[in-house]
Amino acid sequence: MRAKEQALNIHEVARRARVSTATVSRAINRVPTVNPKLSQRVWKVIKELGYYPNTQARALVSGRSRIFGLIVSELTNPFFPEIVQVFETIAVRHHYEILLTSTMNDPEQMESSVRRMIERQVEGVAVMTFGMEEALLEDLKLRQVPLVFVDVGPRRPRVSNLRIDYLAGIRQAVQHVAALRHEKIAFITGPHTLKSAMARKQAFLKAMHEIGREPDMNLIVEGNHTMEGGQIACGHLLALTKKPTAILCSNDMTAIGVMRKCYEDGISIPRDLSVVGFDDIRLAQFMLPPLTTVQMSQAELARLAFDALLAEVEREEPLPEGSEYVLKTALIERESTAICREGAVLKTNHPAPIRTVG
Amino acid sequence: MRAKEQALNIHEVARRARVSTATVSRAINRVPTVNPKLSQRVWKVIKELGYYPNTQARALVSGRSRIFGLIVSELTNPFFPEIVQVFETIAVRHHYEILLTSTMNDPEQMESSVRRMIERQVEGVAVMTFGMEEALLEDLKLRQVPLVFVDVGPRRPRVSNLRIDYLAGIRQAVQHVAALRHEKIAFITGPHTLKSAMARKQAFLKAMHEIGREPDMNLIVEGNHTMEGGQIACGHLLALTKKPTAILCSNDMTAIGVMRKCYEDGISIPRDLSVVGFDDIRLAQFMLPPLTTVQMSQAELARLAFDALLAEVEREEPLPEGSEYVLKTALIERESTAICREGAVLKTNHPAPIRTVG
DNA sequence: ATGAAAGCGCTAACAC
DNA sequence: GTGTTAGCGCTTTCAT
Repeated sequence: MRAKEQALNIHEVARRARVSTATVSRAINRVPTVNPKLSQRVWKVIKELGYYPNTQARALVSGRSRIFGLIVSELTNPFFPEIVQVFETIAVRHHYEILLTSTMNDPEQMESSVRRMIERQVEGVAVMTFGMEEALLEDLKLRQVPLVFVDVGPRRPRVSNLRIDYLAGIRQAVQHVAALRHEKIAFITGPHTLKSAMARKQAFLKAMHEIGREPDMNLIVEGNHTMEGGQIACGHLLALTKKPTAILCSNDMTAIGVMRKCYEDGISIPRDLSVVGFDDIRLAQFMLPPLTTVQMSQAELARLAFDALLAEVEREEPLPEGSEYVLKTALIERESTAICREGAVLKTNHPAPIRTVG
Repeated sequence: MRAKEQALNIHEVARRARVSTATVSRAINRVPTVNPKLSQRVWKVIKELGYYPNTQARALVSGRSRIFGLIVSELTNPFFPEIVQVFETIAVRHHYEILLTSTMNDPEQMESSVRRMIERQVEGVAVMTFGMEEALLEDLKLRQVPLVFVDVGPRRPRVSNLRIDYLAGIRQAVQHVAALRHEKIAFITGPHTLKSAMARKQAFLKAMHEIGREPDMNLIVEGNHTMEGGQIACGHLLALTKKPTAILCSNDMTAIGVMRKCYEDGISIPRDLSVVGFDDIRLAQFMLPPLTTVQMSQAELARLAFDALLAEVEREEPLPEGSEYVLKTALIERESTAICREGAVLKTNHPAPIRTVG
């Protein structure tokens, strides 16, 4: 089917530069032993013709595709775009391409993702779906493809894990609202099936204990990491006779749901209620008021994931236990938290955030 | 370097199924003439071994990479994630992979993008950067790679254009606020260098004329499609003695800037001021109040772009003038617009949106 | 330092 | 209907 007119391949370049294809290949790959005169001649032709080597052919012969797979659950989840962006940027810098797939948490699509990755011979896969069927990764394991997981990965050779230090940031959040004299602090969890969500809840409990507060179990309600879940959970909380004055959320979308519920009910944030999110998605800073939240740096996450993959690709002998990396979290104080008014000594002005001491 | 243990390739499958590689290939590609008995035997081995064909090799011999390039300016711009998501979903359905690159509007990165696409032998490229250096596309033109642009493309063979019908949606927006009895209607433009931004401004002017309103040039100020730009532009508008009661924005981020400025200044939306955005990014519905905006369906845009590319790939003879597709826009009424209070007969309740008649 | 040639994994003639 | 074989475009021995 392909037009025969003039194939723009290494042979054509070789012919025009009056050298062998081997020399062209060497010139392109900057093999130092090649005669500068010839190399120049080759490059001149390359420029003239606008020739670019065919990656498929290179990959086929070298056995290296220079592709990393990146599996996310859905790109429209505001948590992911920055991860993808940063991952891609770093990949390009290392002459890698990324094969991005979103699974929508659908087992069928996950399987299709893995299959496509294997077919394209990826050299490594970063799994960002926060929970994935063990079985689906059999094929990847079998092929010794380096893998990196967030939170949920097994300890195995060629598998890296990014452990997230939830406690650090959540502790800061708890201490922050406590310092603002809030007594009734609520927590809206994520889905109980999600490991990372449960880890956040545990971190909250631990942080409360640390400052000698026994968390009120009525103030811990389940959400589902969506805005709607946050709205509903917030509704439950506000219906309590012992209403909370501060609500910490398992993720930012939940917090946004809380903010919406309050908006609808005419409750002013942060005057009447303080809200803290988790993740620090881009959206958080666009909210009104800007959302105080625990940051889990998406850029840092992407960077760690890429580095883990690259290290594994370049490692000759796999480590028997794989590798572990830790990602810190930290509170970002914006304007959705303020000093508690119930029995407060001083009153706060609406939009100005109160900063904790120390 | 590759371990020699046991190559998992077509030969291995052929050996185990006691057939030739040609038969394996035919079985995989479901060539109808192949003996069902043999085919079954082949598939059995394939399943047992967990074999997947090597795409690079297939691409090399068939001359078809089954990759489409997708160039965006930056993925963290909330306009893009849904486009990418939908584009990818459709691509997968057609057994294509996408090569995603973000250029950050940096000429160097654009060049790198194009080079990488050519190296990977993409069969088509969708350019979503809203403006791209002509020169950079020379190489793609040269290779006859089908291209699709949004708004800015040339009329050339193998080049498709998605023209956006800005007027339809903006006309609705103008009529909407006019029906809400707003007299002083402002417009915050995008950067003057951006074709699409200028088209939106022209559409606004036209829509105003259509209803017999001479737009007040003092109420047309320049923004830059960012939140900060919107804040500043809004500041200028509010400093006017003849303040507007409704502000239309060239995109949603600008509108979000307007909302923030109002939040800071204690101006209530929509009670004191109506705001309309453009694009309908996901964020728009999360704002408080949810933003009334002109929708340019990102899903539809992605679908049109993919279809255009696919049509071109499958077309034997290129059309001399390329193809054109039109994407409609339409107003989505949410809660950031309400009836004008200045001299209003009836007062509106805060969160409830007012719907226009007809 | 350079060229000839083998071969990466697959498909598509072409023969049988 | 199935097998044999010649490449696809490139890298990489192995001679020279």
